[in-house]
Amino acid sequence: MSAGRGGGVRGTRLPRAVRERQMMDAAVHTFGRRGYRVASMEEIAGLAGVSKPLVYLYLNSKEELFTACVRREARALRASVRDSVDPRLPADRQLWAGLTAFFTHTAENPDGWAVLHRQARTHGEPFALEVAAMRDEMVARVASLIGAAAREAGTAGRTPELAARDMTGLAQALVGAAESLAGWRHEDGTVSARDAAATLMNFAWVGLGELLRGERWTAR
Amino acid sequence: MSAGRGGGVRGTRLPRAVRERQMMDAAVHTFGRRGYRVASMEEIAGLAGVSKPLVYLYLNSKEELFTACVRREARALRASVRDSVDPRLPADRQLWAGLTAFFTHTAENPDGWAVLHRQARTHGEPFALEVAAMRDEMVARVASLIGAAAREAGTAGRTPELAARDMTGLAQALVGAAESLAGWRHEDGTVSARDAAATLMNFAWVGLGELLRGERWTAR
Amino acid sequence: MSAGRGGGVRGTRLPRAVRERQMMDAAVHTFGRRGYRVASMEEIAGLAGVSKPLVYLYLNSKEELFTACVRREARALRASVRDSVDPRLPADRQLWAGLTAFFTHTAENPDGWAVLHRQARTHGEPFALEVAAMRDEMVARVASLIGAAAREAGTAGRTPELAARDMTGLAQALVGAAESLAGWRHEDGTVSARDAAATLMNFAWVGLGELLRGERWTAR
Amino acid sequence: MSAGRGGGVRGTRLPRAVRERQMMDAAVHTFGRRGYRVASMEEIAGLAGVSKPLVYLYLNSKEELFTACVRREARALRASVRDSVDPRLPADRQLWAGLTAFFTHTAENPDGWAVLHRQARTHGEPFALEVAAMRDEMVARVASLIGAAAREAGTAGRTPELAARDMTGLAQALVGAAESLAGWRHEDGTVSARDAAATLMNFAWVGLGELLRGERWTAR
DNA sequence: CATGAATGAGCTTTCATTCAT
DNA sequence: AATGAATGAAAGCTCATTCAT
Repeated sequence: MSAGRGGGVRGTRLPRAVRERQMMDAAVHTFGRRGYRVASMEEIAGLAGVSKPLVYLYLNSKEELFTACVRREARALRASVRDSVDPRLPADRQLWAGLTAFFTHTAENPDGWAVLHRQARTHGEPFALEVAAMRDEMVARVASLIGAAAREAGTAGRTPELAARDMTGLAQALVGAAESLAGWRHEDGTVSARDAAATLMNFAWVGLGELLRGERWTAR
Repeated sequence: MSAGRGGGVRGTRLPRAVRERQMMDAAVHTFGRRGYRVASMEEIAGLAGVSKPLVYLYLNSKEELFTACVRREARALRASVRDSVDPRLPADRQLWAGLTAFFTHTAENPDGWAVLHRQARTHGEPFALEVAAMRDEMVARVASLIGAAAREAGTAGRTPELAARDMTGLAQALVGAAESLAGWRHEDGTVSARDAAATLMNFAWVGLGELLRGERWTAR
Repeated sequence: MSAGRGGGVRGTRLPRAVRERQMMDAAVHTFGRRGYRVASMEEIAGLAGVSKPLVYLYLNSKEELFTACVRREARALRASVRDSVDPRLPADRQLWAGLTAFFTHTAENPDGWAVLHRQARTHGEPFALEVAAMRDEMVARVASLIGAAAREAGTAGRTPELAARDMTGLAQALVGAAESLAGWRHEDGTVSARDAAATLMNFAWVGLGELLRGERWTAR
Repeated sequence: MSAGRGGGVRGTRLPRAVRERQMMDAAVHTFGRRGYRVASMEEIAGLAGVSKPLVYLYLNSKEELFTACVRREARALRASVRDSVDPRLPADRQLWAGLTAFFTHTAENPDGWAVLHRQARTHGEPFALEVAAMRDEMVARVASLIGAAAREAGTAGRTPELAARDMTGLAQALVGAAESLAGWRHEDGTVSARDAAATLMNFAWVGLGELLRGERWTAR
């Protein structure tokens, strides 16, 4: 009943790590498109090319499987962004690099992004907390970039201070704007990651008021 | 060969319009907190103080009930924002008014906002389209405010023009930022609607760069 | 809220007998086409132009309503057949007249015939018995016609006797043949009541005639 | 957040083919006695000694289960009749054999016969068509036997011809008579299959014989 | 390593029936 | 004479989960 050729055929014996990856891929795909509740273990197992009990053997339960998906995708997104940012650059350059990486990664992993941004946040505490932590970390990172920019500008003493809370608010706004643009890109399809990042840098860094006066943010 | 017994005691025999409102309120509450799939009709009926069949009699099906919730909440949010904006004011003042109304309304109707922002967008085409239409309308409105601001600034000839697509991108960013701040307010609890609107006006209108130089957006 | 013109308008007050007739008509129509279980009281009440409670007030329950339908239609069919038969005629002429009336009546009252022949017999004892009684009566009537024919033929002594059971069997066959032809007519649509009756008389009576003369079919 | 517990005790872990048969048997029994709408999947599952979900796993839905029953019973009845008939025999002997087989089979499979004759025809298009096809086939077969008998009798030229429609009408009558006698046997209980077949052959064939010789019944 | 067989629990939906007016 | 308001009960179907092999 088993096939002699190996490779994707149902019943073929594969090392656990490989199987687990197949399952997670299938799960991210299915959860991302259908949603946590609508996706069934049957569907996921089928897409992974294994039987349901094997999924349970390796991943224990639907809840744990989904958690594993969320963690994996969160880790991957964080890594993409972190690896793209050189902390020795000025703050605005760091932000530019991070945003570009964010838009690139979400476009290349739409299902993973859907799991994080849409599904995990919608389906109750256990998952929402996981993803909230990641988002808070990003917000904090952006807030600290804003703080760094303030120091770079050397305006600390002369200008009304930006309280920590203000910076968090600004960072929240910036992250939300990025999420929104990621969705827009997804629908539109013709906007490159750099376009999106540029739009956001102009918006955030220069401000609409300046923009209208002809001011532009540039990478140099 | 006989069937249902019928005719219990629970109901206080109210006119249909009243009952329907109670049901919709219960549904928005439940859908907003538990999610479309997890919420059960039984739960909703119980919260509304009626039996399940009455919910079906008046609202037909879970899907229709949810659609009705989405429509009602979308209409309410739109009305709040629209009514707060005086179209004779300058663009930035209009935006300020709209944002304040948005933050106020979402804070006062957290369940309705959850239905629109989280649940409806997550649970498939029929609902997502409904809410996407409302959001697109808001984005278009913001984009046209940006266009109006450009004309007000009288910079049309001298400065690089903002293409329609650019304006849409900026508007998408601004709307996403607002959504994000609404969520932040919700968690934080100590940020007033005016604080949030001010943060966003500064962020968007003045730009981080200017902000750091001490520039501020003010209502005058 | 009530209309001033009377006649079919919901809410109009009509004498009980009239209302009851409307309800029965609607019920026969609905039961005949949709079946006892599928037909809902709501549907019947709607078709009759009244509210559900009124149906209950007059006819008590679905079961009683259906029983009333069965009785009414059985009575009508019996009456049609009985009234067409002149007991002073010879047996074959009586049968001919009865069959013609049967085919005419069932074609003119397809819903009633469906209630009797299809629905009542299919949906459990209480109704099936009712209709079985009517059918048995018809079978008995046909059997007695066969007996009469035997006496008319004056063959009682000379030929192998037709036992009562044989006559019942023959009558059962004849009645079944008539039911089958009624259905065939209904589908075909181009066969007149007289055609059907003639087909059956040829089939049955020519055969019976020989039978009565002592003819028998044998396996050799 | 966890759901079903699963994995009970009832099942004796049988191969699918066996279980499927048990379910079909239970379904035919239940549908035949209680009717399509009244029979519940729970009842059928219980009678088959399994849980409801297993019935759905194997047979998909109530409708498909019923269709499968109708098909199986139709196939079985057709096979019984077909296998009993030797096409090299004269027409009357073929009819005799077929009728005997029909009466035997329906008596041995009363539930299957009820499903075909009573339930399937009563419960809407999808099923009625299935069974109508089988019945039409039987009618056509009988009609062609009548045609063969006419040729055997060599009366083609001398006597008024029997048009195709006439033969269909006669076949309809004969099949209806057989159905009726099958029901009669079922109630009476003391009539053997051969008795019933003999009654019908006498009734039909002696009549047909005369018919083929040019005899006709007339209203005068 | 991997699967076929099996089920408890729960959900949406429908319907006959009744009460208060 | 007639109806709007309301519900208990049950049915079809799905799903996460487990046991035996």
